[in-house]
Amino acid sequence: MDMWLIQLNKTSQTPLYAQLYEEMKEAIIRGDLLVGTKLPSKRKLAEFLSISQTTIELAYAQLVAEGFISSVSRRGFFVEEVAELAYVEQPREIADELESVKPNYSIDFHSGKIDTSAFPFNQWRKYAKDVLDESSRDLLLLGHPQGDLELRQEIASYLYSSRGVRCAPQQIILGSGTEQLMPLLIRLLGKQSVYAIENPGYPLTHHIFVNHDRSVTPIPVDSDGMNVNELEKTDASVAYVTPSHQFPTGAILSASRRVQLLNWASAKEDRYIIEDDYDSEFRYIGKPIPSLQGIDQSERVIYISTFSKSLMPSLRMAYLVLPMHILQEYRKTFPYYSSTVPRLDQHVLAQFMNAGHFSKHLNRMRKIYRKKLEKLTSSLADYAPLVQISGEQAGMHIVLTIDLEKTDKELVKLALDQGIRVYARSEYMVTSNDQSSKPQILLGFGGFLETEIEKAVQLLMDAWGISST
Amino acid sequence: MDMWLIQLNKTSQTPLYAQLYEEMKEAIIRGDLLVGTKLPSKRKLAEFLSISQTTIELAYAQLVAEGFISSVSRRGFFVEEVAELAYVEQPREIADELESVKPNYSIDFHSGKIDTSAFPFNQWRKYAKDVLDESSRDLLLLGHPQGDLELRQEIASYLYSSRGVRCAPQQIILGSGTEQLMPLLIRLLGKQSVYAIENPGYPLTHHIFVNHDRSVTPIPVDSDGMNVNELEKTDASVAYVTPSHQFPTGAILSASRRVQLLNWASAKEDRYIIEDDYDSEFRYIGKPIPSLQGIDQSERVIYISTFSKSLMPSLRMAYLVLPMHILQEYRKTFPYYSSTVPRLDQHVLAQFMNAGHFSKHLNRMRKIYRKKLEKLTSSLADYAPLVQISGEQAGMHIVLTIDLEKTDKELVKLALDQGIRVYARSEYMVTSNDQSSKPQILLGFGGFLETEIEKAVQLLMDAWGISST
DNA sequence: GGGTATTTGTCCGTATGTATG
DNA sequence: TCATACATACGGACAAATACC
Repeated sequence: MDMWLIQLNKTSQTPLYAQLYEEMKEAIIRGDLLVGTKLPSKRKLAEFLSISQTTIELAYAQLVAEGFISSVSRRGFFVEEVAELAYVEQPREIADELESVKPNYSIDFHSGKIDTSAFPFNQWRKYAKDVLDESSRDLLLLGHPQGDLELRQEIASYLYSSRGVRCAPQQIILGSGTEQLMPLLIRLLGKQSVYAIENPGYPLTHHIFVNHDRSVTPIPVDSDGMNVNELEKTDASVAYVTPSHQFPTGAILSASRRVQLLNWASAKEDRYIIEDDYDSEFRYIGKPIPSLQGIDQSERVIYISTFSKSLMPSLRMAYLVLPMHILQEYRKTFPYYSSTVPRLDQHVLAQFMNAGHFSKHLNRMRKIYRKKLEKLTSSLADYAPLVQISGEQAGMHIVLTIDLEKTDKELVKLALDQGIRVYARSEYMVTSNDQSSKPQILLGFGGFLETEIEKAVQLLMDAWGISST
Repeated sequence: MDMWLIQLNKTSQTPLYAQLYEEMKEAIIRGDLLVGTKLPSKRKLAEFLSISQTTIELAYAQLVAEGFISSVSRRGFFVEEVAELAYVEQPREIADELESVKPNYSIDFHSGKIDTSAFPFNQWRKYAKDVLDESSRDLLLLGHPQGDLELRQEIASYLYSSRGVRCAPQQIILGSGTEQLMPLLIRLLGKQSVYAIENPGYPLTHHIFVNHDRSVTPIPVDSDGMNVNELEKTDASVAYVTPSHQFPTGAILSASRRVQLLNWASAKEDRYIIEDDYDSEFRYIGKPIPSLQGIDQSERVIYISTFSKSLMPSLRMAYLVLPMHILQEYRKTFPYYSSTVPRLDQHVLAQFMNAGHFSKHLNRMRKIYRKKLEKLTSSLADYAPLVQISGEQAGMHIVLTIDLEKTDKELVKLALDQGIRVYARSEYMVTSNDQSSKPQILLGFGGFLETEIEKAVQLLMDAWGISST
């Protein structure tokens, strides 16, 4: 037991569990704790250190989340193999050509990665078990085609208080991801619609428009978001925008642009705005900006969002909020449709939200991501003014503008040669000619541990030959 | 805590706390904030709105003074009952028109109803809990875009042994229902494809073709299934068929027709067959007929099926089996797509199948449905020869041919007057002129208890004025 | 059921701008 | 011009209550 002698400072600023976590992590990395070693039980260690079990639990949970130890149900906690900066890759299938492609990088700045370590798995499990235990066999049958009312009510209430979206539960249509909902919307808006999309923009939605044989008009994006003046020059009837954190530039649609855009929409009968609020949950500085839907008076904004970033991507839940007149059209157009979301999952989420865990989780995650963001920006600050940061107000990625005589694709290549995957702004351009004079690179930070960020930035700058100032 | 999106104007004349106070008062009066709702804590709101706690304090104090909210020490602020009735605008939860429609019948012969009483809920629960307990956080992230390999392997193995479908797990694409998969397939097959559909046929798929602006050619159906001679006369390139139990006639595609259909498909490069095996699991008499996919040599059959009938409709799981060359096309066409089925559910089903519960359940259900079917046919036998039965070899509905001088729609009406919902064959016709000389009625039996069937048949015959012989 | 970390309302010290005399 | 009072806004200390398993 003597090897578990860990010095804790009860008067220190840093919480006890954090001290404990740091100590154990160091011990594992140093090699003092060998792979496979069983850690002392929560009760034993708590008694030994004269602290609470909960504190140990917190420390262990953090270690589990970061892969240093693993938990075996009803047996104990065991030390795992660790290699610094080694990212946990999902176990891939062998036979499948799709997955046999092994990435030739060990550090990935992809913007879609999220942090699952703090997901309240236990709570989720609890509600999942409750639903399974208490639910009747009626839940096996089909529910409401737009999703069960219980969940739609929770979403409506959340949207109002958190995003300023004003809607009745009846206006919400639940679906299994943007991939499933956007096609419905596209069919609803008719084949004559011409879609204005942000350039650069989100490739998945662009792909969906094109794949549905719809006309697409790219509109340039600047630091205030989509250039509405340019939009007004086109014959587009539907504008697809990401106002709260434009993808990929990170721009936030300015107040005047918002008004201008809404005016554009209400000027003609068949004009609509699709507001994709994909990562609006995470805004770090400044006043919250309400959704377009909330300030729209003319019922022209169709709101779409998802739980992929805020809860988990694998849950496959997203939703549309339709204006009333479009809702009626929807019901006429898709009379045979059933909801594509499993009802058991709907009920788990509804209960989870009802108990307030969703808001809590968002608050927790906002803090975590803010810390990561701060780490990232402070790490990058050493390399100014060659490297400038933008798009850091919200979301889970930032944009670097790099003052080098290289294209962004060349920079991606240079990084990749050192095993670092970053993403070029030009990859998201619809038209090939990118006006931006300086190369821009996207850095997603959601998937990193806070402790890994500084090192990763260093390696990236080394790869580009930029030294700190 | 929820985030309360309130627009504050820092440059305005009116003080911040007054703006805040007004906003919240309005929200309470409108009913946006329900009685008992907990307001965000001062710190949270202050942080979120980037203003001081004191400002919030002032606003809250004002609201407390005027009775809109109450303060509970160290717990929070809560919305109070607003007494003034004059404020009440409109009830927020207007009864949903879709949900408020109450059926004006007490007996329903709908063919989509299934028997949930024998569903092995306990087993399912067990595996669901196991997955929740044992699964790692990796399950929160996206899995394979076609569905996790584990489940696709189980499906492939089931399809081979029970349906004669030959496929590798790689060829399977998991989706959340036919509604989600068919559109993918339609887009994959291109806009120039002309779809031959059964007439009468399944309205949902027909609807999906039309909704995607695809050309549709109805092909008549007789007691041997789709008339392939008629198909050959058309310029259709894709034939959508339900060979194992044609919907709605219940016909089983004959052996010679199967060969003829496969020959039709292989005669030209761009021809395909979509085999919808929606209720193939339940076949009651005669040898099981293998799927078209299994006897196809030229890779022209696209197989689609679902777990809606065999497990539960609310699970939302269906799958496509693509020929290899189409699979490659699929991966090229939809490079950005993710699976729309929640991974936790995928793993539950995979374990459920792996342990053999799925086959067991099918065997059990087959027995149960067979008994119901026997009860139904024996009850109806008393009314022969006025009432003839067909389509009773498989599936969960039969077809009655009634020797009365009435249309089937008139018969539906007569039944409805007595509180019995039955379905007319003509409702499923694509073209309005129904050739069938005698009226035909569909009777689904899945949703009935065995004991209820005789009485229901009696009531139905009474409604039609048919007496037993 | 216990006990610790965290959240929460309450209270207080302070700073700034404005109006008043 | 200066002193005083008030309104508004910011930040922190404290102790009670809650969340968490």
